[in-house]
Parts: sequence; structure tokens; C-alpha cells
Amino acid sequence: MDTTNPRRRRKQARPAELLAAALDTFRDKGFATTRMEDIAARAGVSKGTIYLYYPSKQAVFEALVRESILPNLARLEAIQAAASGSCADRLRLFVRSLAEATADARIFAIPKLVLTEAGNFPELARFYRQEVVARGLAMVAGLLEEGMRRGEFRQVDAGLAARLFIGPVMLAALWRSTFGAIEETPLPSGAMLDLHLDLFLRGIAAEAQP
Amino acid sequence: MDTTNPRRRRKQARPAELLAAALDTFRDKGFATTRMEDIAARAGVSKGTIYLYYPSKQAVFEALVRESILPNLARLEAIQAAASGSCADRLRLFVRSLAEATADARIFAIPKLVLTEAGNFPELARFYRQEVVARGLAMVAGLLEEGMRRGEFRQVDAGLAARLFIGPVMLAALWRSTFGAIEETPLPSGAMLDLHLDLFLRGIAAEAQP
DNA sequence: CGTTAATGACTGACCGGACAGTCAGTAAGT
DNA sequence: ACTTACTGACTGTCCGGTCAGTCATTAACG
Repeated sequence: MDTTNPRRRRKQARPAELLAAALDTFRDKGFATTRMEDIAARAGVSKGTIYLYYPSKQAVFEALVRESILPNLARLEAIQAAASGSCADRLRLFVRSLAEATADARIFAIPKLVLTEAGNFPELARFYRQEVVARGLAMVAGLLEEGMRRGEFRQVDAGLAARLFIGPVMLAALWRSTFGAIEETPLPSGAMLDLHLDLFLRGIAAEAQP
Repeated sequence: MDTTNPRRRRKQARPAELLAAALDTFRDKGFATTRMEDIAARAGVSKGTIYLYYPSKQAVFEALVRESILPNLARLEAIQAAASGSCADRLRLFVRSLAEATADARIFAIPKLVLTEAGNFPELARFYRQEVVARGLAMVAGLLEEGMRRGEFRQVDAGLAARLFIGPVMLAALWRSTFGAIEETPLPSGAMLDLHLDLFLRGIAAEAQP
């Protein structure tokens, strides 16, 4: 494939440019309300061009969701794989990475879109739950189980605890994306994270051995 | 007002019927995707009738959100006002009432709609945040502060802790409403609530006095 | 009573604008 | 000359909102 030719380079670059433009537009207006012309304009292209790369509006949306997963999830997994230390420390690291990712509106837009459109795109919802959510939860649950084996943590249901661990982080991101434009004083995310870690780790800590 | 006359009774009953139909339709398909005819059909009425009671689709949505608040929030506040016992016990009661309410798809549909449409209806979002979310958070924060004064709980930021307390409950409801139709084995809500209360109350409990 | 007029909740055909998707044409590159 | 990425005017459809008309009920009148 000739990648030095600017025209062919365009053709290679287009899909990513289009998805980036689609992401921004969907994020601002939601799926149903954005027009193909909006996406095209944002990508600096005419409406017809989109149809050279994606057969329909729905296809753009699905491609967007599918393409946006791997980079971020892989990054989280890489960070986690490289981590060492106590399970508590690795949980701290995980929640910080997750909070950082969800604080970026460009990243958090995807789960939010899946959330709002799951009813209209059940296949996509199923895909997302399996490929993203389940994997993320499994990472946390694995960490918790290791902590239990090591005696760092009490014995609890790891799957449930993983959800409880992630819940406040996701809710904070949702809060920002919902009320962020309205709110005068933003949530103190750092303080909230610290408190969450403090409460959770105390809550799950093994009883002190006498 | 003559309420015995069946024709006038209709006129009284219509708005509530229309809002109920609108709620179900919005819940299934989202705001942008539902057609006025869908709502009308569900209410057993023709499209024109809706416009005798509400001037626009947006007005239907706003009326729906505004009308649906007070009953449920008031119920929560009443339950809480009547409660006695330790702050921990009252937190348990609160979270159970909240979980029960959010488990009802007809009730949880409203916050979910606000969440997804906040961008398109900023005024409504502001209203909801002030009249519902802030009041709910204040209830929990007040309870936590009382617990701190009494020495039941450690000193922490009550506003943040209130969000952390509610986070998992809301996320569980969101999970159900997003993946509920897809999932084979539903979340064990009861067990999850118990674990959440267990972890949170341990996490916030005052250190045992020697 | 029986007849007629008035009321008003409700209907559904219709209008106009918006928008997803198409395709004949353009021009840049080789 | 030929390929090909791209354009944008055009089409068909869909849907929010309108409004002239229907019909059951009620009120007024003889």
C-alpha cells in the first residue's frame, strides 16, 4: 500500500478522522440528534464521503464503539500488569488510572453513549458488556481474590466487591458529564477518590490478628 | 368542578394518562426516538389530543420529570423522618428504600432520562439537580454528620461520603437498566446491598475505643 | 317530553421542514 | 486517458405540530 502519496494517505486516515468527528458530535448531542452533515463538517469533509467508508449512521456508531475499546482497556491492563506491591497498592493504582481515563470526556463519552443507546442497539450493548465491562470487572475481582488469598483482605464475594469498588468512580464521571456544564463548583475528584480508597480498604481489610 | 360526569372525569384523568404513556415510551426508546403518535397510541388517544394538554413534545417531557419527583422523594423523606435507632441503622434503612425505588423501572426511568438528556435540556438538568439530587444527598450527609457528632462514625467529609454511599446503588440500577434485557443471570441485588453496607459501615466506623 | 342549539373533548388528514442516504459529476493524481 | 477520492444537489420518508371537522353530552326551549 502506497502511504507516501497524500491522496492515499487521506484514504488511510479518513476512517479515524471520521470516527473522531463522530465521537465529538455524538458526545455533544447524542446519537439520534446528530446529523451526518454535522459529523462531515467536523471532519472537514462532505456528507457523501462518510458513505464511502461506512454504509450508515448506525455503522459509524458501531465502529466508533468497537474501535475505542482496545486502546484504553489495553492501557489499563498494561499498567496493572506492570504494577507490583500489595493488593491495596495495586487497587489504588487501578482506581487512579480509571479515574484519570474517565475524567477525559473524549474517553468517557463511549461508555456513556453505550449506556444511553443500549436499548436501541442491544447487540452493541452485549458486545460492550462482554469485551469491556466484564474484562474490567475481572481485573478488579482478580486483584481482590489475590488479596484474600494473601490474607490482606477479608473473605467476600469478589465479583460484588469489584462492582462496589468501581461504582463511585463511574458515578462521579457520570455526575461530571451530566451536571458538569451547569455546576459552579466542580466535584473535588481527588479528595473523593482518596476518601473512597480509605473507606473501601478499611472496609475490606482483614481483622487485625491478635 | 364536576367530577361525576364521565366526560369531565376524562379531562381530569388525561394528563396523568398521557404522562404515564410518555414515561413508558421514553423509557423504551429515549426522547428523540419516540414519536408523539407512539405516546398517543399507548394512551389510547389520537395524536392531536396530546396537544390539547401539552404544547410540545418537550413540554410533555418536562412535565413528566417535574411531576414524577415529589411523590418518590417525599416518600423517602417520610420513611427517614419516622425512623429511629442508630445512624448506621438509619443508613441501612435509607439504602434499602432507595434500592427498592430504583429497582422499579417505572421510577428509575426518570433519573435515567435526565442523565441522558441533560445535554439537550440544561434547564431541566439544573432543576433536577437542585430539587432531587441535592435533597437526597443532603439527607444522607445529615445522617452521616449526626453519626460523627455522636461518635458512631469517624470524621470525614460528609458530602463526599454521601456520594460514595449512594454510588453503588445508582450504578447497580444503571447496570440493570442497561444490560438487564441482555443478562442471563441478574445481579444479586440483595447480597450486593448487604456487602455494600458491611464494607461502608466498617470503613466509616469510629475506631474502637480501648 | 321531544326537538334544537351549544359545548368541548377528541380526531386524523394534512403541511412543512429536516434529514438519511444516493449518484452523476468534478478534479486531483499518475 | 484513466483511476479514484471526493462533492453536493437531489429524493423519499418521517414526524412534530395544526386545524377543520365529528360526535356525545348537556342545556334551553316549546
